[in-house]
Amino acid sequence: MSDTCDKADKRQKLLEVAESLFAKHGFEAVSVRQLAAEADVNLSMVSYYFGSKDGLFQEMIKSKFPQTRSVLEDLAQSDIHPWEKLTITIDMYVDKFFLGRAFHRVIMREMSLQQRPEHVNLIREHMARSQELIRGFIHEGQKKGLFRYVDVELTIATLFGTLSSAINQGALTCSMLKETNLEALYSDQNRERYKQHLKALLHAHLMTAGV
Amino acid sequence: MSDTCDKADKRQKLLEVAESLFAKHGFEAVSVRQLAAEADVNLSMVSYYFGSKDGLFQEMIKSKFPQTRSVLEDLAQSDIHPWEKLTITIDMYVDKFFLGRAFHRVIMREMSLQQRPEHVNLIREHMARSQELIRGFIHEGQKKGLFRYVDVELTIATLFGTLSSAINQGALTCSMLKETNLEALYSDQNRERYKQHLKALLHAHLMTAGV
DNA sequence: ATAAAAATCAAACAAACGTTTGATTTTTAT
DNA sequence: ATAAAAATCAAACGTTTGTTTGATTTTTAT
Repeated sequence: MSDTCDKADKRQKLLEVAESLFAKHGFEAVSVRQLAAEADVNLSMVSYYFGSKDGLFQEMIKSKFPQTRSVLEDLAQSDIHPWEKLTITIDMYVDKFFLGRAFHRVIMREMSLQQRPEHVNLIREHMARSQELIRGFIHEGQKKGLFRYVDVELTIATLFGTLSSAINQGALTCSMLKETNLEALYSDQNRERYKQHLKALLHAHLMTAGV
Repeated sequence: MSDTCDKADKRQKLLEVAESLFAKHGFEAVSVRQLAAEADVNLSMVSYYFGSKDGLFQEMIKSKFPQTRSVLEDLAQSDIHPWEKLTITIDMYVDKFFLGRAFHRVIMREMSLQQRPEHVNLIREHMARSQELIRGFIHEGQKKGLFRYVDVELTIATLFGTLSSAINQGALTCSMLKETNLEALYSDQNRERYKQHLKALLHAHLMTAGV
């Protein structure tokens, strides 16, 4: 007849709380006491489970890092039009960033701070491999004469930069889109708006005139 | 025959050190003792000059906030082609972000954290007014039939998002551009590359076929 | 049922934090 | 020259930090 915890999912609770609090306030600003209180566990359990506050953070990153690469790998081996591969990729990443914005705020801040090289490398390698696949889509389109010979790397940087800013500079994006509520920025409606914009943008940029 | 300080420019030194250290490690991670040591002043001078660590931060923001709006206002009243207004704007902002990347890292992180609403509002209002002027450039081009009727707000979000990511997710951008050294990412060469990419991207996106 | 193992907890730890104090030196003004 | 004001400093302040300890409860396995 316990309150909430069935068994050893206090560990899981800590990971969830960590994602939420780190996203909201940043790693340094969240104390172990806050984490323990929010997860309704004893202070010392953080060290007991994860070794340290830093260990908890790393575990959270690893456990939450989404498995999107398999989708991209399937796309890479598919026979569909390269442009369709890109539209599917765009749809996927808009959803991924918007719906998992708490997590993405955390990992983007880790990248920005560059304080913990292990985290930076972990995140970088993971994202770099995904971006390599996207690069393949564009190169394929270029070889087939379907895409223009644009700056592929910076085109991908623009895709991720647009999404990253929507998540990290929410207050600024909010005022630009004339949204009063900050969370309204991430509504289904705006998610569709971002998808449409990114497709229109990359379509104009990539597609050769003839097609 | 003093070492470095002529008089009361220890205050200025503190502001410079603050920008550098806050950009490198984040506000919370930098201690007053670090700041004082790096600026070669006594620990207590931070409170003496700025009231508190937070006061130093705010002063740094206010003193460093660049004056780019006047350039945009001049452009707005000029008679040149709307597309030229945009190319000038792009050149200006690429330089602004790349050369002043330490400062931009700090303010973008403040936006991302949303912990200190005063800072968020100060930064948001400043940037929003600049972006309003850019909106005007695009609207002008649209009214004159020179630009397509794209999603103006998200187009601007893409411009700033691309630059913001180059500054904040440097490690990721670095590995994508195959740059070994992180600071080499911000070379003159790559600055030109970003300018070219953004112009090509927005040109394809905005310009009507006929021109 | 019982003993070993794992999990949980309150309490205390040393270290680092931002800030304040009060004495001392330097500058300014008469 | 001298007294008031400003600037500087070492030292200590009270908190809060992440982590550890050692006792206690709960679980597991025999």
